[in-house]
Amino acid sequence: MALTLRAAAAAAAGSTRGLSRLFSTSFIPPMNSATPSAREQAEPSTNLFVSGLSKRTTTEKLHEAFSQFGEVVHARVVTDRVSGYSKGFGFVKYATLEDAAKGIEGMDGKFLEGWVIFAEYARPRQPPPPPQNNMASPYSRY
DNA sequence: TCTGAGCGA
Repeated sequence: MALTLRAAAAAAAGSTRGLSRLFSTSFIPPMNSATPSAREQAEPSTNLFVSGLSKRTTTEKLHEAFSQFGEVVHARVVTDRVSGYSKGFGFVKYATLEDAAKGIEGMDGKFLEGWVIFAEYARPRQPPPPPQNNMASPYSRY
């Protein structure tokens, strides 16, 4: 099965959670319960970050796949603005937190368009940039 | 048209 091999490769490359178990032989990290600045999973929200998508997976396909587990309010595959091609990840917004949880349970690690995808809570988006508009031009006042 | 481990116009 070529599909299985590719899936295993994708899973090995992508699942940091699973690999950490393999590497922890007898070594106990200093931070046992609290990881201050580590990349931990974002807190539950209705918004999901979906990665591992096929480059050919479209927004509607993403919407369709995640709709099986709850009411999808919004879905988007992130594409490059200049080329228009998928960046291989996207976002799915559910109506409720429960649906979002079910969506993760139902789709994380599953196949979509031949690729193993990963679904997790999306981080809150990047804070809006400060306005910084120059209302004072050299000629504005005199 | 393509990229691959990534958080969006």
